[in-house]
Amino acid sequence: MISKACKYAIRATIFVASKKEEGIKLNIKDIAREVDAPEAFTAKILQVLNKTRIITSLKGPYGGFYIEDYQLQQPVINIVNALDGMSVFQECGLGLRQCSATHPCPMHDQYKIARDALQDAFQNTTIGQLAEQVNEGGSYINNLGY
Amino acid sequence: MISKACKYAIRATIFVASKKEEGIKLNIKDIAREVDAPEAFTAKILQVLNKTRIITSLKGPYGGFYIEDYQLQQPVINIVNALDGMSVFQECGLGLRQCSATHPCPMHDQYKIARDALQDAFQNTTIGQLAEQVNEGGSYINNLGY
DNA sequence: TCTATAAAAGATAAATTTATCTTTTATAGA
DNA sequence: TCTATAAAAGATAAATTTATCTTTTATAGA
Repeated sequence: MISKACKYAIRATIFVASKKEEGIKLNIKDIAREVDAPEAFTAKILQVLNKTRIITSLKGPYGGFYIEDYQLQQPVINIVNALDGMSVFQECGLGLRQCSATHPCPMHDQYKIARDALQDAFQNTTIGQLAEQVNEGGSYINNLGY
Repeated sequence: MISKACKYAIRATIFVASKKEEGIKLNIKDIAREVDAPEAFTAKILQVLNKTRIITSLKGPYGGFYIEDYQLQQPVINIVNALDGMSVFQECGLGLRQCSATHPCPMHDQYKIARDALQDAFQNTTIGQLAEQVNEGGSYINNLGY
């Protein structure tokens, strides 16, 4: 569906976003621990997230990762795009290079419904909304404490 | 979404099914060529499809792959299950090991809609229906001829 | 300016998936 | 029974994704 790296990325972004009100910057170690992801791999992913302006980073002492107001408004699909690209939302369900309404694979119509639903899910949800979910409680970004 | 192997598997199965009326057995080479998949890899996949009773094979001269009547009635999800397992239809969108309505990730509800739509697509379509699509024309299982 | 700190960048390594090649087994027909 | 044919099984290899480790760069505060 989407890569493991991308899932880590979404969880990390939600965590950073959920701490916005506290006005602090978060470091790699704390983010990796919270979202239950390998630290060095998380570092690589955070690099991408910063480069694509999903979140913002600052080097040096008192540095770390944080999220800005305009970034909270971004749809989650921007994270998917940054890590995996948009191909999941466009690819043929049977792997054909050419597959469209006019030259369809035999599953085209059925598959398109699911693929579009997936795109809608990521397109119509913002990072801020997910952070809010977490802050309101009852929704989680890890399995620690199970 | 689903693995490359699984997509090859679905295409191969549809091809074998679409030739049922001709009453012939198809060999690996012909199947691989038709669905535009690597031959040796296709052989491995066909092995799995035979072992899981998606299609049937016979060794030796005049041998090859064919599909039986009851196999045409199987939903496409059986192929997905044989190659990838059912986890795509159950996994959390953010990769949490524990994620359910009672302990949800923040995207749970939105993601579940898409995941269920995907499952429905594969569950409610039979191999026979797809073969019919191809035989009626206007729907394809390769990109040859583009 | 110097020091400490934290991310960025770069080089590898491990794991998984995709792909290939060789040997063995089953079977039809001569 | 022997031969030819086609899939099954098994051993590797290549490619991709996931993961780790080391070195470099940026920056705040002393």
